[in-house]
Amino acid sequence: MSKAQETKTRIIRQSAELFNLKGYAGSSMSDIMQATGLKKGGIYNHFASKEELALAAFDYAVSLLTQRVWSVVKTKRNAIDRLLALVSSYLTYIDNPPIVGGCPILNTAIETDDLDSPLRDRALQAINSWRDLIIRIIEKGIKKGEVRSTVEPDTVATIIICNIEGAMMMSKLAKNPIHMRRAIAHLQSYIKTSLV
Amino acid sequence: MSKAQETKTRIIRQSAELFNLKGYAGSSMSDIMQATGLKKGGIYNHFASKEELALAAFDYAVSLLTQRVWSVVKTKRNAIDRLLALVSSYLTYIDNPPIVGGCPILNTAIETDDLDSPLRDRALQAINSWRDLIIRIIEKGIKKGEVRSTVEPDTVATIIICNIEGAMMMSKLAKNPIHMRRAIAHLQSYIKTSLV
DNA sequence: AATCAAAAAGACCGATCGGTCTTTTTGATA
DNA sequence: TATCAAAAAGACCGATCGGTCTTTTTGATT
Repeated sequence: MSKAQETKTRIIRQSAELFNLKGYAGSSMSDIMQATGLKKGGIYNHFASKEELALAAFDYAVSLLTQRVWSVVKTKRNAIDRLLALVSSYLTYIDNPPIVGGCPILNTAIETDDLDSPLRDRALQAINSWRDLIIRIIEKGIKKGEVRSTVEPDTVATIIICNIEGAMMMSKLAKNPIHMRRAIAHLQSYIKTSLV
Repeated sequence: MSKAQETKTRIIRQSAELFNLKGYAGSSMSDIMQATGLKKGGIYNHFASKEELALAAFDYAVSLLTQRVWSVVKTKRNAIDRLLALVSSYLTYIDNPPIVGGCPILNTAIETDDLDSPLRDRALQAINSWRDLIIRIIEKGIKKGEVRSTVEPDTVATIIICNIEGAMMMSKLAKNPIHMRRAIAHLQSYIKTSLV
């Protein structure tokens, strides 16, 4: 990777942390200059606007989540095991997060959901990718007889995601991982008793 | 109520909507001037700073939530009925919200959870009041034999709140009340089967 | 109706906002 | 190692930020 490319990815990595901690409106270009150690010219040489940088940073942050989830899901072959692994992977999120500042999807969704912005579109896209992952796992599980055929994949996806995201908010606000642990325990029992 | 008091409460009401729609960092004093039809002097005559106004606006927004929830909970005497009523009250939240822009607790929690600010303290306080309400309902239910004595009130509170808040995020982002409906249906079955 | 404190308007403040443009520096290529 | 396009620095821009202060207007009290 060329020196310039290294600089660009470093800007993305460091501004992704900033945006995830302080939000899009809460992070100024001055903040980003300070975080990267670059001046305006150095940043705007790689990105046309703050928004373009925010989009690149969001995509990068989501890729960190995706990597972590997929790295544990792919080790399982059974649908139930896959869902349990997916859910359990968030046990480590509070104390050892893939990116500081909480879930970038949740953060971006809350900040942009009443706007009409590219950032909002990306957040929706990210949620839908997550839903699709869960839905595909369940559909395959139904075909293979591992999951009851009466289970609605779409409904299960909603329940899993909203428990994890809601627990993320509660544990971050209370500075206590107990809420995330409770939500995960709840989902584990839900998966074991409602899907088979 | 004097004319001045009416003006002050009008500022609070209108800025509460603004803050809940665009966030604290995303709402400028100019926005508030436009929303209220007042100039700077008229606003700063009632509030010392933007933050002081934001705190008053947050308290007001939370009072709207509290009123709605309590108005349905207080009509029931049985613990299970109270919890079912509480949960079901969020069915109307998406299409007929007590305040536009989603849940002010969720919005404020996400915006401030990595900061050290009075606004963050208020959000935590609001979540804890909500948890306390649920916990007290369950504790009384256990005493009266309406709820199994092995049920952990704290855990149930976490599960109810994180389902509702997570579903709020999903339904607002997808512009589809289906996620809230699914979460509520899930909680209803959870309450009926796990608590009795 | 006159009074006068309080409410609101409006001019004004320095700082910072996102962004542009010119100049200097750097690093890949010949 | 000389070259030169690209990367970064740094000065600069108008607009807007949150907030202050003086002046004008308003409305409750006498």
